[in-house]
Amino acid sequence: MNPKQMERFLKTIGDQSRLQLLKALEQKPLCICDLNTLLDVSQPAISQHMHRLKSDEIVLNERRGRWVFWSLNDSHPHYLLLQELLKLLPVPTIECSQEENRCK
Amino acid sequence: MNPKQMERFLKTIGDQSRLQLLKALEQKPLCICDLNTLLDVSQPAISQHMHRLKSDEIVLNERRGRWVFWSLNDSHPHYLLLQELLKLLPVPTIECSQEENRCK
DNA sequence: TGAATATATAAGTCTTAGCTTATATGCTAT
DNA sequence: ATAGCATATAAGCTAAGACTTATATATTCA
Repeated sequence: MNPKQMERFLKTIGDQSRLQLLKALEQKPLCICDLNTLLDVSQPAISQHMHRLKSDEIVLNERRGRWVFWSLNDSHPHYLLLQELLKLLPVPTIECSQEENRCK
Repeated sequence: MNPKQMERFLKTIGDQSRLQLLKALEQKPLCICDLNTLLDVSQPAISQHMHRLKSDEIVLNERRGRWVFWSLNDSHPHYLLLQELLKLLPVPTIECSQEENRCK
C-alpha cells in the first residue's frame, strides 16, 4: 500500500459524520432514512457519505424494495483496523423505524 | 473519544506527506533538513507538517544546537494503531547527512 | 559582531471536501 | 397510470487544507 492509497483510506474514514454512520452500522444494516435520524444533515448528504464509503469498499449496499440497506464490509482489508477505531466511539442513538420490519 | 476528536486525529495522519514523514521517523529521529530530502516540497511545508503532527502530540521535538530533532511520540494513546498503519507503508529513502554526527 | 545555516512564521493561491437546494430516478401500491 | 415515499444526482456555495514565496528568528562560529 502506498502513501497515496493510505491517505485516501484515512480521508474516507476521517470525517466525523462518516465515523458516526459507520459506528451505527456496526450494530446492524440500516437504510438511508434510518441513518438520516442520526445526523443533523440533509438526506443527500447522507447518501453522498455512504457512496464515498462504498467507493472505497468500506460498506456494501443492497436494495430491498424501496429501501437500500447499507452494511459494513467485513471483507475489507482493513476491517479489523476500522473495528479498533470504532470501539473508541460512543454508540449512537438510531431512531430505527419499526414499520414494515425494515430493520431486520 | 468523540467523533470530532477522532476526525481530527485521522485528518492529521491522513495525508500522504505526513505519512511518509512519520514512516521515516519510525527508523530514528530526524531534523527538518533531513526530512526535507524525503519529499519534493519546500522546507516550510515540512515544518508546517511537523507542527501539525506535534499539535496532536503524535511527534515530539527537541532542539540540539542549530537542529531540531523530531521523533515519534511512543506515549501517544494511539501509538500502537499508528504503528499498525505505518507497517503497511514502504520504507522511504532518507538522505541523512553525515556531517556533525547529526543522525545519532 | 556579523555571516552562514536551520527552522519558523506570515500571507497568499489553488484545490478539495462537505454541505446545501432543486430535481431526477426507482420502487410500491392504489 | 399515478401518487407517494426512498434514494440518487446535479449544481453551486463556503471553508479548510496543502502548498508556495518572502521574511523573521535562532544558533553557531569565525
